Amino acid sequence: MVDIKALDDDGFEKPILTVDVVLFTMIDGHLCVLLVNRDKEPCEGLPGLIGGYIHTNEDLDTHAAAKRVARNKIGINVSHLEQLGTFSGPDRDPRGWSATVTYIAVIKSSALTNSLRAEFQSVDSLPEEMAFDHGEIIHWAVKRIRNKSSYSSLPLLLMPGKFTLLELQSMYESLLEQEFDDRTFRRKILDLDLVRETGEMSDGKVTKVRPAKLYRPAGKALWVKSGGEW
Amino acid sequence: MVDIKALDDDGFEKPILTVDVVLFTMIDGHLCVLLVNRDKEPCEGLPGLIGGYIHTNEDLDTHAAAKRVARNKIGINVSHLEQLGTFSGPDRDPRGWSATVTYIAVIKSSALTNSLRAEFQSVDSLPEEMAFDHGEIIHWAVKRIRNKSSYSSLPLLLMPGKFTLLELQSMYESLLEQEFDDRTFRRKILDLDLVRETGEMSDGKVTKVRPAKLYRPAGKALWVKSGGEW
DNA sequence: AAAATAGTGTCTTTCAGACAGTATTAT
DNA sequence: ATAATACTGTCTGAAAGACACTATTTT
Repeated sequence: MVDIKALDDDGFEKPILTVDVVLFTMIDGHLCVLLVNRDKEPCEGLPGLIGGYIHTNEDLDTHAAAKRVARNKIGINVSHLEQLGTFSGPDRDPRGWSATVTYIAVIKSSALTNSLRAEFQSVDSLPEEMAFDHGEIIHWAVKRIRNKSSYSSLPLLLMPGKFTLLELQSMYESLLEQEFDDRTFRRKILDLDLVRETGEMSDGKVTKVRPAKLYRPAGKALWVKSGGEW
Repeated sequence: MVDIKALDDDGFEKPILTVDVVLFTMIDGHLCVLLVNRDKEPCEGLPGLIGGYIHTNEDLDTHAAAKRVARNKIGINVSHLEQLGTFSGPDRDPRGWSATVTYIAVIKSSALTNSLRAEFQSVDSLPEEMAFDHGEIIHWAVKRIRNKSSYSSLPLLLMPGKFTLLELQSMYESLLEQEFDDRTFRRKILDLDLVRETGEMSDGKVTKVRPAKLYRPAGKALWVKSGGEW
């Protein structure tokens, strides 16, 4: 293997370009990210984000590359994928000057297998040492997803197909780390027309009380409060 | 010149990585961007953003690269520089699969020479044809800067060192494309403590009326309404 | 009866915005 | 006097949030 350093037209070495995906899910009221232990250098053995090189023969852009990376890992398309930002520098990767275009992705835990769910870790107890600058990237991703939960219907993307309003409230409370008045919450969600009744009722576990109505997301579009975003 | 295509560790051709800067200023009430006519291929002769390759021997990250690109063009550091996003794809650059990390920059027109000012063009009358996907990039940049003007003190960065409150109001009105009540505007700005009196008064042109107080920005930090950003 | 869901009504508070009115400083 | 700046006060309406109250559905 010959070590040929590629140069650009101005004579500078070509930087390394990758994509990394911060894949979120909610497990037992804990916001979690998917971490994998790297099986090769650099940073072998350390936990890190899923990611990889651009496949210039098939990826139409970095968004598509991130989508591919996530799908290859979990077997299905993620519910949501948005660009977080690009992190770069000469020292973040020992192989040389590198840049990674990072994406935030979201998947409902009900769509995951048990073994996959086990690979997620709570953002409240992340490993001290992580590959590259992935700790910093996750820090910003968590900030973004928490903030976005406050002015959009992003939390709905983390809910299973059918759910009660109290379960949805718990999702918002977990993400925003604050409690809400159940009656005000109910009215707000219904007024915004974010969910639809399925006609079914919750049953099973608690049989001693009135069963709750089951709802589903009203549409597939992400609702964003005007003025938010950017 | 031998055409050696660089490969990454997985055997894929290395994408091209560049930075591009959308440099804004305000001239006569018009939001303007800096466009240069490209003097070499690809897209030779077409107007485009300022930008270039990463200099892996000196740039500490893409932010530093963007800062360098802007400084080399206008001779001074910009007042504000923030990442807009990364645009990519196999076809946006005829040389191959490419990605550009884009930045929004802001400079007050009072800091520019006349000849530099002449290179800016109003965002309301941009050329039909532009280099690469720079038209699309500018579209998003304008959207971002207009939106950000509504919840931050970014417009202050476009003001000269000393200005009257009415001049500041005009700046906001130009950016947000709406008019404000001058009395309400004055109170809002003063309540937010965004500006300081210089002690001086406007004079010169209009000598028939009461002179206005001259203000300066209160600090150098960008004020951002909580809940905005991200 | 007890417990939880479902739904309505009302009361604040806060905020932005519109606008009246007065004082001041120049020609 | 006139014209523009400077500044205060008040009123409105919208939105968010807290909370009381009632009804319903199950064991």
